[in-house]
Amino acid sequence: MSVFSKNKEENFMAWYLDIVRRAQIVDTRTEVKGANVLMANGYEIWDRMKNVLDGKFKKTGHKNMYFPLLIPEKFLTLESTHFEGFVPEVGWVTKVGERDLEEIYALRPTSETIMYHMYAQWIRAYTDMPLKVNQWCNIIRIDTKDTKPLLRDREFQWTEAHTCHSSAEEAEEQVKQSMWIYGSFFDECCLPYIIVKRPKHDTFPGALYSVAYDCPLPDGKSLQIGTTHNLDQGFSKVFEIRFQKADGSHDYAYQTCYGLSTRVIAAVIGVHGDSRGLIIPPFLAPMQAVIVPILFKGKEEKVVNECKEVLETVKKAGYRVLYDDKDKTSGWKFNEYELLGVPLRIEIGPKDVEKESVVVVRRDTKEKISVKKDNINRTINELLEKITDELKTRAKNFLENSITDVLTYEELEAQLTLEKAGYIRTNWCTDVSCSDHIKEKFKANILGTKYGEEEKMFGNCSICGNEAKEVAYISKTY
RNA sequence: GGUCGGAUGGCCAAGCUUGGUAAGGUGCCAGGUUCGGGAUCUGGUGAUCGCGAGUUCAAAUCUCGCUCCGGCCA
Repeated sequence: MSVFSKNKEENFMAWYLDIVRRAQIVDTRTEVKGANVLMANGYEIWDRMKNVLDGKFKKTGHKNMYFPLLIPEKFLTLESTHFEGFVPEVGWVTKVGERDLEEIYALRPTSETIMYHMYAQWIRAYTDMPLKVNQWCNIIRIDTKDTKPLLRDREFQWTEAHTCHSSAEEAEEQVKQSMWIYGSFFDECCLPYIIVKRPKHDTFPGALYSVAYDCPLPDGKSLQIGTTHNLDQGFSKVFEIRFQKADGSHDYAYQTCYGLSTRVIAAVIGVHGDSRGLIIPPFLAPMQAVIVPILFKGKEEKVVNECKEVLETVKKAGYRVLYDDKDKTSGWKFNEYELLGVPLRIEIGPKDVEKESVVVVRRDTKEKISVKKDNINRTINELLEKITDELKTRAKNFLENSITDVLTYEELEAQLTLEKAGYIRTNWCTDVSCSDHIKEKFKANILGTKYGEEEKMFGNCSICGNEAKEVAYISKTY
């Protein structure tokens, strides 16, 4: 039975909004639209994501820094494409107390401008590079009225890395390294995703090209969970990040940047959760196991002692485990911890005490197994790994099933008018008018072409019928 | 951004048409009987009815302004 008023398959968004609230991931009652509280259950997931990513950043030579939230207007306007791209959603500080400011400040929508202004002062020669800086911070983008917790917020937490290199080749290599960092991270989060190069009209404002990580959600729409941009020299020329080469000549830095946000939490929730609540990959889970005592009159003491003993054993092995001795019925606790997505539940009742065993229940499959007390840690280890593996397999299958090849316009139309369209793989002439057409008619976007692998075309452009130039992916998006 | 709607204990809400100081459910607290899939009984706690002004003997209720939120559309 579902604990939610709406089921995930029928009404994904209603289910999602219900689950983030009830599992205490986000509280939206701040009276500021799109600016919510990331509660402990959500923040602990984000913390673990940060730890994993930070490890990868350090391993690949990134340094963490922090740049200001307030950005002078003149920096933001320097790169005109960039500015035009962001201006509709930038919040401004125009007043201090009762006094109007002569130079107003932007609340950072992203940090390129403030960071590159500093880079220009730090970089003098090719020996100052590569410069790889990562920043953990919040950003503010007051765009749509149609906000959704974690999926589309006006303020959110993210990581943005910004690098400078002395050659275009090295910048290109950095793009690939960022893809390894993010890709391996998404793999660990058990997320399905495709990496695509965005079409020209959907490139990050000011960039040479953009690569995005797109994750399918169960309602047939796509969620962008990260991006990498090759900025080439677009920014370095206007911010004058100029350096001297070994041969004495001068050039402007070749730059890249990449970012991802708390949206990844939404992806994990959306992809893996079910009608009973969250399913969180074990390495991300705030609690990996919960011990629930099954108490019967007259036999309480034995059971409680056994629970405490098991708690110590499991704790010593380094697992994040909770013993819930609250005065609630066992059934209540089963439901509660399934809602919270705790990967394993350990039930201990009088029968188990007698047999010197415990019952372990998997959150993802509900499978119950009885194991000897002495084997508890080995079993936990095995099950957590198994859950992770199976979530990965599930994600992989989900991605494969989400992609439909389409040859003709009729097929395209049929697929896009389905309730859950998923990803459409088809041939495209690369003309913007075709992109505009499907946007207008079906509210779908051309996501781009698969990055790093040239896919063989299998027909003409499915939209206009002219000769195709590439194989593109199309989907409805968040 | 456009448009329509809404705001009443932590949450869900009745009451508003026809003005008289706020029902019920859930949660929370205490105690009892319970506990292998959201148990149950009893008692209790908790609301300046979004904010401000006006009309009135009297405003959750009528009038005006503001703020915030939500649905749909862009």
